[in-house]
Amino acid sequence: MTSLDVVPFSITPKQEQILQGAMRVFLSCGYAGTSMDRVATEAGVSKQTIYSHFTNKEGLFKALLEWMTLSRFQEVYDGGQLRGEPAILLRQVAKIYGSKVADQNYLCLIRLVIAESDRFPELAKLFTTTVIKQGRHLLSQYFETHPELGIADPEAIAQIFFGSLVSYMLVQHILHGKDVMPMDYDRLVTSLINLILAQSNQDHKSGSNYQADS
Amino acid sequence: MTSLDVVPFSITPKQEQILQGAMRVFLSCGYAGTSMDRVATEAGVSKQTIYSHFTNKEGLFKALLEWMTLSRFQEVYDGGQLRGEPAILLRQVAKIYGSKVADQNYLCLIRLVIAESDRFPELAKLFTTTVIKQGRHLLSQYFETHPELGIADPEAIAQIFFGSLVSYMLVQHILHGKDVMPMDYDRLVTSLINLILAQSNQDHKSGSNYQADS
DNA sequence: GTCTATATCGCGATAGAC
DNA sequence: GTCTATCGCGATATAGAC
Repeated sequence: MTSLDVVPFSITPKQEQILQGAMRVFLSCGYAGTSMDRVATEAGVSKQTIYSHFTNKEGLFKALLEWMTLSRFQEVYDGGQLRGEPAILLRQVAKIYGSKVADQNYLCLIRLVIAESDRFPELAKLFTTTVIKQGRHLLSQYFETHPELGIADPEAIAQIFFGSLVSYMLVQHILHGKDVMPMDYDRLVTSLINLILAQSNQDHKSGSNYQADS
Repeated sequence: MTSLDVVPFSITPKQEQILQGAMRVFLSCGYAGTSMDRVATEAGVSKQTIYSHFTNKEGLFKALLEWMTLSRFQEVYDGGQLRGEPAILLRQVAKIYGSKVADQNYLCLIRLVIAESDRFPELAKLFTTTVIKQGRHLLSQYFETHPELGIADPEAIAQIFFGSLVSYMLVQHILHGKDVMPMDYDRLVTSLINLILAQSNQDHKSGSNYQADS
C-alpha cells in the first residue's frame, strides 16, 4: 500500500544529458510541439543517440516524466513523518511547499502532466500517487495524531489544505493570475491555517457537524 | 473594473459549425496535436472554408477559446449576486459548481487553457479574469455582507473555497485521482463548509488571528 | 463562398560509415 | 556507441475552378 510499484532509476551520464535537454524542450513546448531534432540539439547529441537510449519519442517522454516526478518526490518528502506544534508545522509545510512548487521547472512539470493527462494517463496517475496522495497521507496522519485539533475528517481537511495551495500556484503562476488578480501567498496561508486551527477553539455542540440533504 | 474589455461575439451559423468541429479536435488533441485537415473533416467543411472565416490556425484557436470561455461564463454566473442562508448557499454554490465544471467539455477547456498558458497567455488571463476572479468576487462580496460569519479576510476565504473545489476537480477528474485516491465530492464540500462556518462559532479572543513571523 | 488539388516544409524514424 | 545523410509521411497554407 505504501510502497510504489515503480523501480528506482539508474541513469547513465549520457542518459541524464539527454534527459536534461529533453526536459528543456518538452516542458516549454509540450509533447506534440517537441521535435526530436530540437531535443538532440538542446542535449548536444545526435538524434540517433537518443533513439539508441530510448525506444522512441513516447519512450523518451515517459522516461523524462517518471524521472522528474520521482526525483522531485524524494526531494520534497524526504523528511518522513510530520512533527511539531500545529500552527508552526502547518506554516512550515506551506512554506516548503511554496518554495519547492513555485520553482519554474516544477510548475512546468505540473502543467505538462495536466496537458498530457489524456494521452498519458499512467503518468498522471504516477504523479497523483507519488506527489499528491503521499502529501495528503502525511498531513492526514498528523491530524489523526493530534485529536485536540478537533478535526472530524482528517483526509478531507488535508485535501483542502493542499488543494488550496495547489490551486493558488495554478491560478497565480500558471494561469497568470498574478497579473490580473494578485494575492500574497502568506495572506492565503494565514487564512487557511486560521480556518483549520479554529476547529479546536469552538464549541463542539454547535452546528459544525452540518450534514448534506442530498 | 467590472466590465470586460472583450466585445460580445456575433457568430454566423457557418462559423459556429466550424467552431463546434474545432472544439472536438482541439479539446482532445491540444493545439500542436490538432491538424486543420482533421478540423475540416470534423466540422464537415473544406479546409479553405476555415481559412476564409479565420485567419489561420492560431486565429481559429483563439476564437474558439474566447467563445467557449465567455459563453460558459454567462452560463455559470447569470444569477448575479448571491443570497440566502450561509450553510444552504455555500452548499448550493458547490453543487452548481460541481455540476457545471464536472462537465467533460469544461474540464477539457480548463486543461487546454492550462496546457497552452505559456503559448497563449492572453487566453489564460481572459479565463482567469472572467471565470475565477469573477467567482471569487461574488463570494467575497457575500462574505462581506454577512459579518456574523466572523470572516477576517473574505477574499482569501473565497479563494480557499473555490480553490478547494478547483483542485478537487483537477486531481480527481483530470489527473485521474478518482482511480488512485477517490474521494466523494460531498465529503469534501461538507468539511469545507464546516471549516468556514466554524469561524462564527468560536471565541474570538483565541488564537484565530495568528500572524506570520516572516 | 465553397470545394479540389497542390506547393512547401518539417516531422519521426532509419541506414550505414566510423 | 555515436555521427551524417536520407526516406516517407503529414503538416500548414495557398491557387484556381465552380
